[in-house]
Amino acid sequence: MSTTVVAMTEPHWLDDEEFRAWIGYRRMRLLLDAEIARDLSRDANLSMADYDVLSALSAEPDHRRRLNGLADRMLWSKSRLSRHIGRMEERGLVARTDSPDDGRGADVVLTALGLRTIEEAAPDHVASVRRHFVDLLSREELVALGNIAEKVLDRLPGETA
Amino acid sequence: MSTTVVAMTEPHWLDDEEFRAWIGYRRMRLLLDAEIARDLSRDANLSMADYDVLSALSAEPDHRRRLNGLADRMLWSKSRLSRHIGRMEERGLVARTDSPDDGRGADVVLTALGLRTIEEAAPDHVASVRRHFVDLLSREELVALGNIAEKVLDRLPGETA
DNA sequence: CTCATTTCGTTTACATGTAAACCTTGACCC
DNA sequence: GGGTCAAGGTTTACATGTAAACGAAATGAG
Repeated sequence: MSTTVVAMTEPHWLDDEEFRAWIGYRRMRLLLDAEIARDLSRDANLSMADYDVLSALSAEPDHRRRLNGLADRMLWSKSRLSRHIGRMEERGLVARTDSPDDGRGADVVLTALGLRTIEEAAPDHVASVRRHFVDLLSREELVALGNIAEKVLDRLPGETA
Repeated sequence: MSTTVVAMTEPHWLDDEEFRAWIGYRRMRLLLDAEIARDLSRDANLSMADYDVLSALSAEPDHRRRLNGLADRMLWSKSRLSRHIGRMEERGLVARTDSPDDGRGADVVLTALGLRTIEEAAPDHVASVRRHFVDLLSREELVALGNIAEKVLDRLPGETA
């Protein structure tokens, strides 16, 4: 049933369990995020990217951070962040302010609207993540997934390692 | 270490393990696919999407399928597939042919080049998946991940359920 | 048969991502 | 200080995704 419903078949030189894990991951990646994004868009009119930016900023001491630092933290390219911040700025969610010390760069700050937005969006979003993901898994599975991600990420560039 | 490097912080009303699993999944989604895509692009000059299309077609009886059926199988929108097939057609990887029975639609077929391409690309791609993913995990973890994906996907629309 | 409805696929308008080129500005060396 | 190089952001050109409107062909009711 699950290995035969093949969204992305490989001429597989992976055995059944390996194949099932990989395809499962790929389909989850395809559908789960889409579903949660749909909820977020409906409930708060935000994209996942918007949410991630607001969330990262709201976790900063003064709701403020250099573009560069933010990009590093989020593992986004400078370019992507710059463009995205531009769009969010137009919607009044964040603002750019000249950097205190370094004349080159600017800080991004959460606006009052941005703060309100993330605060209002968070409960629904967490509920959505629970509904489609967290609450479906056992404690052991949650731990296992955390470990899996850690192992995989430790080998990848862009990580602490 | 891993839960403090926060790419997408939630004001978390998820406990630590839940949060770790969710963020781990999100970061894996962000970085793992990028890495494998990079390999695929370097080795075979294909995007993941290209590979998935070629792979799905090569698994068909006559390397051929209606656009609609292919879109359903891959869980892609008609629009996305239509545009993507157009691009692949220009590169000579696939071809459109008028449908035998239904005057509206067309079949997509793998060309000789397309077939050769996927056959040559597959070994490297599988190796890449092994290197960055499969071979890093224990047998228990692979099984767990397969189960996790199955549980999550069973609740989602667009699935067999 | 003939019109209304569905289905199939494409197209249009637009949102978003990337890589690379591009200005500033800061840092460093002499 | 003045020249060279690195760093911070933005912009350009382009690849790709989506939703919604669209046109053509099939289907079904009368």
